[in-house]
Amino acid sequence: MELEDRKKKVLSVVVEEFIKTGEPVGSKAVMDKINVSVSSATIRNDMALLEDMGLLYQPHTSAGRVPSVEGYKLFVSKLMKTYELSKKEKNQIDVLLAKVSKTTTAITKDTVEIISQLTGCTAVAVAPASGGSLQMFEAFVAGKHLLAVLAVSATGVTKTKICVTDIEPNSENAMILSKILSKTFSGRSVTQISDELINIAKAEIEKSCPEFISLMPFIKEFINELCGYDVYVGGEEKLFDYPEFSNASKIQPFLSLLSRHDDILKIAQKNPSGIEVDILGDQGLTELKNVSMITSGMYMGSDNGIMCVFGPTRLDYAKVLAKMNYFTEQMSKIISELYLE
Amino acid sequence: MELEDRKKKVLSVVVEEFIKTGEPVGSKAVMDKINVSVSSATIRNDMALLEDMGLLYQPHTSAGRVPSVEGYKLFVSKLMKTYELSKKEKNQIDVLLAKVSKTTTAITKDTVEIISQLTGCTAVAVAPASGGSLQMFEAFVAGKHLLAVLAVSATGVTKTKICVTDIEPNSENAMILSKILSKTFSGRSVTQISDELINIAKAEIEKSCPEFISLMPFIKEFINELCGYDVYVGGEEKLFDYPEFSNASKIQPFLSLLSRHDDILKIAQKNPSGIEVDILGDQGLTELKNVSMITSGMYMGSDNGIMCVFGPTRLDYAKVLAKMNYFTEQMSKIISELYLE
DNA sequence: GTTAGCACTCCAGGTGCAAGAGTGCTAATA
DNA sequence: TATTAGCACTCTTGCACCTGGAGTGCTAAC
Repeated sequence: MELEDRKKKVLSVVVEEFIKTGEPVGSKAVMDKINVSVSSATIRNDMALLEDMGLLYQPHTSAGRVPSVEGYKLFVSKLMKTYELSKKEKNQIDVLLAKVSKTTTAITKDTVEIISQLTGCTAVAVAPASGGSLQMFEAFVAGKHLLAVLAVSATGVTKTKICVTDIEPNSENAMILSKILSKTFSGRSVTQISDELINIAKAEIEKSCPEFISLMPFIKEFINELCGYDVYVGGEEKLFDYPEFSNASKIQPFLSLLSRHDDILKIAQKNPSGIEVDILGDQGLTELKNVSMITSGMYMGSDNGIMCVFGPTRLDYAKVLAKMNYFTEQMSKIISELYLE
Repeated sequence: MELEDRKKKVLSVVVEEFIKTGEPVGSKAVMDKINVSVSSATIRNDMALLEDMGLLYQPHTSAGRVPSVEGYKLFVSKLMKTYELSKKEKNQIDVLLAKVSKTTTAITKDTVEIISQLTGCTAVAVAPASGGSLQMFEAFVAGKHLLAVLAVSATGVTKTKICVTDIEPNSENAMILSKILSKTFSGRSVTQISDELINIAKAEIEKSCPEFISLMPFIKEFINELCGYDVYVGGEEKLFDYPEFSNASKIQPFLSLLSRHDDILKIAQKNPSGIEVDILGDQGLTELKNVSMITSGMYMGSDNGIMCVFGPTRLDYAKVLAKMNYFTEQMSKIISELYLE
């Protein structure tokens, strides 16, 4: 019991020191930091045991210990003390929050920048393409053979799609189409949109402006896009600051992953709600080798968004968690006040 | 005369070889590649002279020669043979072009990705925020104290702004505002929008819906945004492939510059039309050390966009120029066909 | 169970050396 | 006069080797 306790402390010290320095931690260093008066030999015994348990490992025989992925996981889930943000830190976040633009698209863009700045990590936000209910549909002539379709959601997000067609649309039949789309979809939230509704719209088009029936694939795709998610990335270059990523070849796969939004979406959506830590280490995707991920749900209009940051496994989890927590809480408040219906 | 000619050839060979290999080029290598039968000693004499002229330099005493910035400039402007794209290469570009989305915003986004993929460089596109004339203005209630203003341009680009206001807007006065904005600005291209027009709108608002007069700053800002430029960046990670940037600390300033869109805008707009090569080397911004830039104007609706790529000074200029040229030509054709009025 | 002591291992950094690449210079040549 | 062959010289690169230091594991004693 007593022993168990000391071992936990040893593990904690190793993780904390390694997070700080990035260098393997030796038994003497642990002895200096730990608030139990034992000799370095005892610590060595403990560390050997922790290594047997798979929580630590040695990069080479005569080096100190480094936390393994399992070690980090145990530390984060059981041992870590929660970090309390200071007044100053909270204030810093508040100041940054005050500067955020008020359009939803811009909010998300600004938000990833801020989060990445705050945490020193690469940040990714996944936001529903249209927050809240759809407010307005419009179709208008955008060229000789082009018809533009436009939707605006309650949170002010606009989406446009240009449809290429053989016929030459004019403002009259464009208006008819606008009315059909508005009638069918306005006031609905994206979760309420079904194939059935799309078929109703199709029937209406067939009846009132059959010349546009060839546009159905575009319209379907457009509706799908409205129901989908947008991905925003910020602070791509942040991981450079960590020596473990100083080598360009080590960071390139990660950067290229960031540009593949489909894949990012899948990764972010694995833990859609609450705040959660994923220490990927050498598990999971090779692009995320030595990378940890912290995801946090965030209120964004009716549907929820996901905020997530990517940092090195050697991340100051407590601090980043505290900041993410405070930030997403405040942000959710701001958004809900803005879009209160 | 004869001599001059050979020296030019020597310089060309050094540049071409260095572009290929990235290693300093020795006199023997030049002798093998040059189609003049002289000994390596002669080449050495020539290279020493070219070094005196500041066109080449030696990284260290017993190394081959590397082109200087001046050397590159002379090569690109006078010596370089224009590269003719093969059928296959043209075909590759055509295939990629066929996949481009048709919304203007998406066109630009897709375009930077394609250009960066084609050239192996980081690509930046600067596009007018609203192509062609403004087609439609709408104001609608987006929250208790929020009014959203929306504009759509002839090329289908939509811009939204959310205005925060003390009063509670309702759909009636929103509609009045919509009408005023439409009446004043619709059908105009952004170049025709002046302070005078804005004042006309202001007077109308004062008359018909004075409760919105406090929104004038938002509206002004919105109009300014419509008249501005958007910046898109793609292939940020491409420069990693070049060993001269393999060190993370060398590439970080460049990556951080890429995220500062205001600065990028200024840099890209220096050569707004035609196609041009800028070899920056160690001149100019430190963020662009050892970077070359190729800019090319591109037709984008009524106003012109700028396409530009950033590569290492050691860039296959002829090939990249050829590809940029062909690409922007084809792209301009596509856009002008799409948005023919 | 804990500790002091010691032999052992491994890395990082420095030194010395040889091979190789490339140069500049000089003297001979066409 | 321009070109060339030849040679001494310089500098880098890679390799082997050594040394000091950090940190360990083990053993025997407390």
